Amino acid sequence: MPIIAIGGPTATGKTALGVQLAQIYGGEVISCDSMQVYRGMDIGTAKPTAEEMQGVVHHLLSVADPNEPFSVGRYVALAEPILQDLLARGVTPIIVGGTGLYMDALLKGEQFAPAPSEDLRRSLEADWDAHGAAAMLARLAEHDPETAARLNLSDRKRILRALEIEALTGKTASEHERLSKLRPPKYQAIRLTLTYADRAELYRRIDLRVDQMLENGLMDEIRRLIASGVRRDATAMQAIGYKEFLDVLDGKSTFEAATDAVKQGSRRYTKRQLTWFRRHADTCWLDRTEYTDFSEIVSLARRHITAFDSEKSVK
RNA sequence: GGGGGAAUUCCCGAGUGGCCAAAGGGGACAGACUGUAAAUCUGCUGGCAACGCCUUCGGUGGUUCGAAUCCACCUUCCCCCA
Repeated sequence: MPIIAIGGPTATGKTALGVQLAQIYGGEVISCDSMQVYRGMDIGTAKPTAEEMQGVVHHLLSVADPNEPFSVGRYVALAEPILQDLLARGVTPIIVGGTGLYMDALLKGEQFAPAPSEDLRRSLEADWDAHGAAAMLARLAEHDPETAARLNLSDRKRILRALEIEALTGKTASEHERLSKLRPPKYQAIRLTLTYADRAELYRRIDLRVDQMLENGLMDEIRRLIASGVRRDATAMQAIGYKEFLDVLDGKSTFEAATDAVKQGSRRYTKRQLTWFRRHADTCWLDRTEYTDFSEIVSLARRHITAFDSEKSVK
């Protein structure tokens, strides 16, 4: 059995498909979601419930405290041993989630440059504030003109990270990337990407889902998180559906305005997800606008998996 | 009933005679992405046989070489007085 990777934007049925395929092929799910990793963030991240999981084992849900900074690097460090274990046990790994970067990094077996060092990062940020963007970009250009040319003046995050990589490793960011791109992907997976070709329909579903989250008590969940000491600047609080309502609790926004902002943020996020998944030419698109019956989606997925499998064994 | 104000490209909103297919913002769309990724960043947004042409600034008709900008009337909306 091949590794199965299920991607796609929010609210397209990734969880349900993952569970069904797990039951069919005897698999376990490795969640691939940058926000479902946090404990206590269940409603707003649409984390699968016990009922939805139907007894299928799900890995990497609720594995981090909302106050700790999570990252791709940590995800891969956590996910790869699990993936290896499943393969060793003959269990079909089903990677399910909408965080494209995490998914690709896992399948690629990405070797990242060293993690950011707090002190270094702080001093770089101080330099940025003191000298300005242009000076920092110029500094980057001294040793790494390639990356500097690629980045935009306003791309603070990436400029600082590039400088950081150089300081940490002595190698430029572009050098690091070049080496990384030379390495072939570590795992071959069949990529299934769920979507609604009808964008309006997809957006309608997202709006609906946001309303449901609120009915299910999202506000209480957020209050509980804050009460338990989650810092508002934590990475976890960047999540759509959380940051907006924080403003409501702070009296900086109204409930209605925040709700709209969440819906809109979700739509925009969806678009970025689609852009990400479109980059892979080998992805198998499962269009829920065309196949309205979910069982059709499942059988379509099975056919793709079978085809992928036989193609692989021929090689 | 009287008086005043406003109508601009998907939305908000500048523009008050040529430099205006029309600032700016939002949204939409498209893209990037190598340890914050539900984050961050970029491009684009009237039409076309496209270094030019056509249609557009509530409607109609004027003034002018030339109007989104001036005039008249009409329509709709807002405010004030009654």
